[in-house]
Amino acid sequence: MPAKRPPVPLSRERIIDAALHLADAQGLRRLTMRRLGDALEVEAMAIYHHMPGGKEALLDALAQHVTTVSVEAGERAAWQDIAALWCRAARAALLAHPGVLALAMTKPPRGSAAAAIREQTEQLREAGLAAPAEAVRAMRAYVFGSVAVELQHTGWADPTAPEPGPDPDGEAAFERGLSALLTGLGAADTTGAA
Amino acid sequence: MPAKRPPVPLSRERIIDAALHLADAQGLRRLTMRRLGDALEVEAMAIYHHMPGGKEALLDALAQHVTTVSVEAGERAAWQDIAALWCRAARAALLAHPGVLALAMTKPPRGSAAAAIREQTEQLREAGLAAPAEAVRAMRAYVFGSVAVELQHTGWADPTAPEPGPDPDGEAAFERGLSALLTGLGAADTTGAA
DNA sequence: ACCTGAACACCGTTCAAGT
DNA sequence: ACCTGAACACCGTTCAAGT
Repeated sequence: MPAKRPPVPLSRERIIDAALHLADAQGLRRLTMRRLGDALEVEAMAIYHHMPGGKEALLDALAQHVTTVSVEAGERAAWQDIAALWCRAARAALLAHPGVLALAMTKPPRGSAAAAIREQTEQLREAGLAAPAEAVRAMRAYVFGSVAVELQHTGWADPTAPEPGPDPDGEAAFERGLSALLTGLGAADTTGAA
Repeated sequence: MPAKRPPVPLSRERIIDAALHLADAQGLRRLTMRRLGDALEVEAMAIYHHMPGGKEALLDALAQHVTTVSVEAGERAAWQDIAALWCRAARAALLAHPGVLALAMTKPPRGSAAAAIREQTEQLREAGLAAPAEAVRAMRAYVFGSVAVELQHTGWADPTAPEPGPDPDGEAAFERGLSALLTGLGAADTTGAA
C-alpha cells in the first residue's frame, strides 16, 4: 500500500527545485503558485510560509540560483584560465535551466549572485588583471548572449521545433568566441598578462 | 467640452504601440489584456479582433518589433562597416524598449525578425564574408549580451535603483567590444577582408 | 465589421482557522 | 510551527449579442 509518504516538510530549497523543474518543463508562464503547490503536494498558500516575498521573491531566487557560480583556481593560475573556467561554469548553469534564462538576464544580480560577481572580480584582480570589473562585465555579456542564441538555435521554447536537443555547434562556437574575448581583454588591459 | 474624441479605430499597430509603452513603463508582468484595453480606451475583448492569436501572438509581435532591424549599406561597403551598422541598429532597437528585452532574447526569431536576419546574412556574404551565418550568430549574441548587462547596470527593472538613467559607459564599452568582435570575425573568416 | 457584457476557469495573496 | 479553506480582486479567453 503506497498510500501516504511521511510528509517531508516544505522548505525553501524544495520550493526552488520544484519551481526550476516546472519552469524548464512547461515554461515560465506556466509557473504558478497553485501548480507549484500541486507539484509539492501542498496547498499553494503553504508556500508563502517559506517564501515570505511571494512569487516575486521566488522569481528572484530562481534568477540567483542559475546565476550563482564559483570556481576555485590554482594559486598561481593565469587570469585567462580563471576567466575561462568562470565563463564555462556560468554557461553550464544557465543551460541547465533554460526556462529561467529570461529572469537571469533581466533581473539585476542580487544576494549570492552579486557576491559571486564580486568574488570573481577579486580573483581576476589578484591574478594580475588591471581592470577586472570591465572584464567581468564583458564576460557576463558574452555568456548571456551566447546562451540566448544557443537556446534560440536549438528551438527551446519554440512550439514549431521538433525537439529541444542539444546544439552541437553551440559549444564549439562558445569556445571560439571565448578565446577571442580573452585575447581582446588581454590586449585592452593595461598590464597585459603575467 | 472635451467629451468624446472621434473613435480612432483599433488596429494591430496601435495595439503593439500601446503594449510596448505599457511594458516599458510598468514591466512585462503588468502588461495585461485588460490594462491594454484601458490604455486603448476599449474593452479588452476588442483586442482579440485585431490580434487573432490572443496574448501569445501579442508577445510574439512585440519580440519581432524590437528585433527587426535593417540597414542600407553603400554598394561597395566593407563587411565590417555593414556589420557595425547592423549591431548598432540592433542595440538601439532593444534599448528603446527595455521592457520586452526578455521576449526578444527568448523567443526564436520569426516573421519579419527572421527575414531581417536572412537579409543581413546575405548582405554580409555579398560584401565578401565567407561564413556570414556564423558571423551573424556571433553578432546577435554580442548585441543581446551587451544590452542585457547594460540594462542590468542601469538598474532598469530594479525597484532598488533610484532612476533608470542611461549608462554613459554602455556605449563606449559596446564600441570597444564591437571592434574586438569584428577583428575576431575577420581573423576567423577564411577569406579575410576584401 | 467592429465592439461589448456576461460568463468561465484560473491566478496571486490575505487572513482567520485548524492541528 | 506549519498548513488549510474560504475569500477577494484580478487574469485570459469564449461566445452570444448589440450596433
